[in-house]
Amino acid sequence: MTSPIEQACIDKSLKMTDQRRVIARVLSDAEDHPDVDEVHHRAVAIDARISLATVYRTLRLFEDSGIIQSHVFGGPRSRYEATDDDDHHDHLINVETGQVIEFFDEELEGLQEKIAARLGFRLVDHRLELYGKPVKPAPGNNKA
Amino acid sequence: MTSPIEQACIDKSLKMTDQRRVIARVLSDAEDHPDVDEVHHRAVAIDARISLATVYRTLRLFEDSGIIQSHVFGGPRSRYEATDDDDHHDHLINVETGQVIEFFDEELEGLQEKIAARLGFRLVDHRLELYGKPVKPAPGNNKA
DNA sequence: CTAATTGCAAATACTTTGCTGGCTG
DNA sequence: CAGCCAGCAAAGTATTTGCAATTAG
Repeated sequence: MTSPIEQACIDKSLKMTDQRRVIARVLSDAEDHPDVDEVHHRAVAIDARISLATVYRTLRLFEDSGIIQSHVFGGPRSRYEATDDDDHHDHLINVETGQVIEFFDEELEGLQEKIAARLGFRLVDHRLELYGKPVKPAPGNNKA
Repeated sequence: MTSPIEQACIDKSLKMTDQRRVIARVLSDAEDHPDVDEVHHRAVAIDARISLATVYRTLRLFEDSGIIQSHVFGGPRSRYEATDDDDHHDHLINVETGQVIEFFDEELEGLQEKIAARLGFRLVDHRLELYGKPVKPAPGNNKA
C-alpha cells in the first residue's frame, strides 16, 4: 500500500497529502522516465483531483529532497526517475526510438573520479548520456 | 578579418549577412560558453542592428550546420561553443563558481564506445559533464 | 488551530514564428 | 531579380507563482 517513494517522504517528514501519495506511487511504479505531463496523466488516472501545478510543485519538492532525479534527454521537457542509492546508473538513449536504457560501469565511474582529481576537483556529481544506434536491425527487418 | 566560423559558413555556402558575420565573430572570439543573451549582448556591442530573434535563428542555423554545439549545463539556457573537429572535449563544471573547464581523456572516449557496443549500439554522440568542488580551498582560506 | 498545500489562472522565462521590407548571390 | 534574411511583435512551450479555500499534523 505504501510505495517506496511515499516511505521516503515519510522518512523525511514531508507532509503527505492525497496528491503527493498518488504522485509518489506513479513515480514508484514507473519503469521508464516520464516527463511532467506523463506523470500528471498517470496521476489523474488514479485521482482526478490533481492539477499540473501540483505535479510541478511536488516533483520539485521530491527532487530537492533527493527522492527523485531529473534528466534532460533529447527533448525540451525534464524527465524523472526515483533515486536509488543502491542502483546508480547512467543512460543510453536509442536515437532511433528514443528509448532510454540504463547501465552501470564500474570502470567508468572510477575513471571519472580520476579525471576530476587530475583537474584538481572532487567529483560531486556527473551526467553521462550516450546516444547510439542499434547495431542489429530489429528482428524481422530484412532491409539489408 | 574573416573569423574561423565565418570561414566555416562560407565553406558550407551559407548566405552571409552582416549579422551572421558579427555573430560568427563573437562565437569565434568566445573563450567561454556564452548563452543566447550573452551572444546577443556581445553582438550588439559590435553592431547595434542585431535582434535577439536573429541571434536565435543564427545559432540554430550554425548548430544545424554542425558549426557550433549547444550544451545545457546547470541553468535553463542553452550555451554555445564552436565545434572543432580536432579538439573534441568534455566539460567539468566547478560547482562553486560555475566555471566550465574543458578536458579530454582518450581512455574515457574508448570506454564509452565499448559500453555502447556491449549494449548493442554504435555510439553516435555522447554528453558528459562532471560537477566538482575544487580540492584546494582558495589561497588565503584557512578553514582547515 | 496554524502553517503548509492545492487549484486556478495569470505571470514568467526561453524560444519560435508570421509578416513585410531589405539584401545576397 | 528571385529567394532568403532581418526586425518586430505576437505566439508558443515549459514552468512558476499569487491568492483564497482546504487540509495535514
